[in-house]
Amino acid sequence: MSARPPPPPRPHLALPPRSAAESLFTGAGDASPGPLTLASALFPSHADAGCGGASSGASGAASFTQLLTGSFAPQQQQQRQHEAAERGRGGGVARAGPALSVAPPASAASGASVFTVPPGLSPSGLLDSPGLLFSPAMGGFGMSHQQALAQVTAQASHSPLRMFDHIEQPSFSAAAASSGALQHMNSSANMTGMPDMAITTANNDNASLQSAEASQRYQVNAPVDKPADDGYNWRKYGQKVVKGSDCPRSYYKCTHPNCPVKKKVEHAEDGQISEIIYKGKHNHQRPPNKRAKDGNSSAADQNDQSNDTTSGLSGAKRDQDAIYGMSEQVSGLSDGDDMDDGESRPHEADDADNESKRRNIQISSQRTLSEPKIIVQTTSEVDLLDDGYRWRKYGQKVVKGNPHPSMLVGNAF
DNA sequence: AGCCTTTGACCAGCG
DNA sequence: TCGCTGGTCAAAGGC
Repeated sequence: MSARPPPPPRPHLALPPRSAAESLFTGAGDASPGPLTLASALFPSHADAGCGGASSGASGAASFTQLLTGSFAPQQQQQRQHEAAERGRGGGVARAGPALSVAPPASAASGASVFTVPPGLSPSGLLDSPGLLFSPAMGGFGMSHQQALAQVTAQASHSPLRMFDHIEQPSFSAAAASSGALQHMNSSANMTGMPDMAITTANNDNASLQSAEASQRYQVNAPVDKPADDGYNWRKYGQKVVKGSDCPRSYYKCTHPNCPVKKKVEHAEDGQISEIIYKGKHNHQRPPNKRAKDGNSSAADQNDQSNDTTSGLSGAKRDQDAIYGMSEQVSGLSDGDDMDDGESRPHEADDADNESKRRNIQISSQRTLSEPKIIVQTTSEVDLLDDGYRWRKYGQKVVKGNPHPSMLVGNAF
């Protein structure tokens, strides 16, 4: 488990065409990319990873924090830490690592919350990272988005490989981390004054809830083939190899009675979770004792208890809280912004029908930037990622064909 | 004993 | 209409 072959060299961040990246920043009044969104582009997925490493993974994964810190040269890192410290003190704004980047055009355009986190990265870690991309100064105060993007890009290019050299942060589940990062992102967005952010919709619980499902994608890198512990209980009910992907996609249902939430977990070739798609909304609370059982991150529980707001929190605690609250906001983002997918369309009652399309679109766009990711499809600002629920696997299937491991990802371009 | 995973088969949507 | 693909079901087995 610890010795997973080093991932192949990752390509430097290639900023998406203007429509993707720049449009986000320059767009007048349009949704601004969240920290994670930005980060996603900076963490290109390693398509080449092999499925065989399914259970190994951890070594290749790195916590967001680690990645972020590692992505800088020592001097740079130090300086950035210092800068971040100064910037961050005041606002407690969400902090993103250097890896932040712009979501793919489709995602951005649709407003769906797509967050790409490199394998093993912990969003929370990202937030904590000294290299914080979205410090107030950068995100909305002293630095323009374009500048921030440029900086991030530059940073990423400095040490693309190092970002992946770290071990995954054990305390947080990938999903949880993702969600946390997302929430944090939203927080920062608010604080930075980004207009028209999904946050707005996130706050609108009722509207979002009633709207069709929103799809949320998170790129997370989990070292194990099972989805990260998001606090919920899941049952695997199927597995299939989807076309274009070497590794099977696993289908999970929330084990809670009558809970409609499902999630799909795709693995990278190296066995790490490359993509997690949450669908639906939990109609119940997270199992309280889930954490105790796992002995794993208390973040979920803590967040659960205090996820009402992240604003009043500080430090790591706040990050953790952000993790769980984030999913909700993320949902909101999706709902509000994910117009293209029809989530917010009044006419599209049957979001189910559109799910496949939506999914395809999102996935395509995601893969262009990076591989590992978590996708959440939810009806609203649910805390899907927040999972404290249980999921049980009740099926698995291998779909015909995908013979070629090496290809998949990233080649959407 | 209960829960979960695995696995093959079935069904529905789409081109 | 057919084939392909994704998603789900349900039996069997394991923990």
